[in-house]
Amino acid sequence: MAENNALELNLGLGNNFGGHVGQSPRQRCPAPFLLKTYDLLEEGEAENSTKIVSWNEEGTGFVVWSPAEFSELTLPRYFKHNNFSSFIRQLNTYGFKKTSSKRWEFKHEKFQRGCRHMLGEITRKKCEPSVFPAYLKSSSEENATSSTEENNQQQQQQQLMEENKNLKKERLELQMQIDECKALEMKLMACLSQYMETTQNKVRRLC
Amino acid sequence: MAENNALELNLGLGNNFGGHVGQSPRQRCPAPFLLKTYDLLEEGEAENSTKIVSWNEEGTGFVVWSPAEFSELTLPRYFKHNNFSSFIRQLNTYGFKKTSSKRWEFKHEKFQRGCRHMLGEITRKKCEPSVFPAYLKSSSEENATSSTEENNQQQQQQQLMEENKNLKKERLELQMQIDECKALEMKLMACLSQYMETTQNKVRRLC
DNA sequence: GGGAATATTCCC
DNA sequence: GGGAATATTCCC
Repeated sequence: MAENNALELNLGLGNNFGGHVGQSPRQRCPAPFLLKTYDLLEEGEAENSTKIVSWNEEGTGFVVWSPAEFSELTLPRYFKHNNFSSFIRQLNTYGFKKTSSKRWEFKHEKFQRGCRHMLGEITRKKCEPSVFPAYLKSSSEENATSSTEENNQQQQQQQLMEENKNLKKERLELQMQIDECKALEMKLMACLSQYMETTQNKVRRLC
Repeated sequence: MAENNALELNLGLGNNFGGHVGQSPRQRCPAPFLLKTYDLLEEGEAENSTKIVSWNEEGTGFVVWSPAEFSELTLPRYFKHNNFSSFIRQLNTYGFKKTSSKRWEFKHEKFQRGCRHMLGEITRKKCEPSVFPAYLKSSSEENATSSTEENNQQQQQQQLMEENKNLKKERLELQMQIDECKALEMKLMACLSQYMETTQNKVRRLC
């Protein structure tokens, strides 16, 4: 019975409001990823044991000193995974840059020690909604032309480009497969001819 | 000697491809979500303790008997969360229907007991890429309109279609080449193995 | 690095 | 139920 209620509550919670309604929906509360990454650095500050991850000296970026421990110990406490590469994928999504070839240091202009309030200004890089070259995009205001058809056509074009891309990928794969086949063929041939020779010799010798 | 050859052959074969190349790239391996959900039901079958989740009597759908336990115990072993509502969100994404108001029963035509092989036919509902009704798509031929841009775009589109057609033709040719290669490979193999046998016999006889 | 598919969350 | 944002994975 209690379990039943708990269930209802869980499902029911979906109906409340976030409270952001009246505000500009953009750039208000920082993305969870940013908050977690920031917090995880704060937590590190408190410790004085071996550093796994920390702000850099100037507080203008952070360094993952031990990626292995970071992945295994830190990540799963903040995220739903323990993959360093997924973490980096997120950093890239939010526009962080790797700033050293010697260590795992990442920076973002708006991600600095002591500046939790700036996190809200960091936004995801948007995935370009279309692939059309710029010159097709710029001159789209004097369109008295029915934009629906144009959109339609753009859509078609997008599809074509997609298919095209896939076909090229397929072609590459097929070509590679052929190369493999050819290589194998050569080996087989060599093998066969070698066999024939050996046999001849053996037979000759035995005769 | 024979072993050596066998080894070489094996090495050559080791580099082969996934094999899906020539096939339609869609609808092959089932989405992880579907596999996990299916497996989680199989696992349930084995037990004869209190049922948390199971196939329905006919095997045409499944029932979550205890959502609370399911969320707390089952979900986190298969997914990165323990929210019943996230699970249901996924079910909806893949087109499952809740089929009873009295219990948490879900069905999908292609999701049935003993039919793991059908899972590949279940696809995500696509988020409609555009909002245009179908009737807008058909009427795109009587465009005498001559905005240079439109022409430009149409030209591009034409080129794309052309390239597309050629790529498909190429694909077919490549596929045929591969088939030939494969056939030859088989022949060579057969030839080689026959040779090996014959040799053995000859040598034996001569000894 | 980043595109794109899938998963998870949040909200309507 | 489902749209849409964010997260995670997979792949180039």
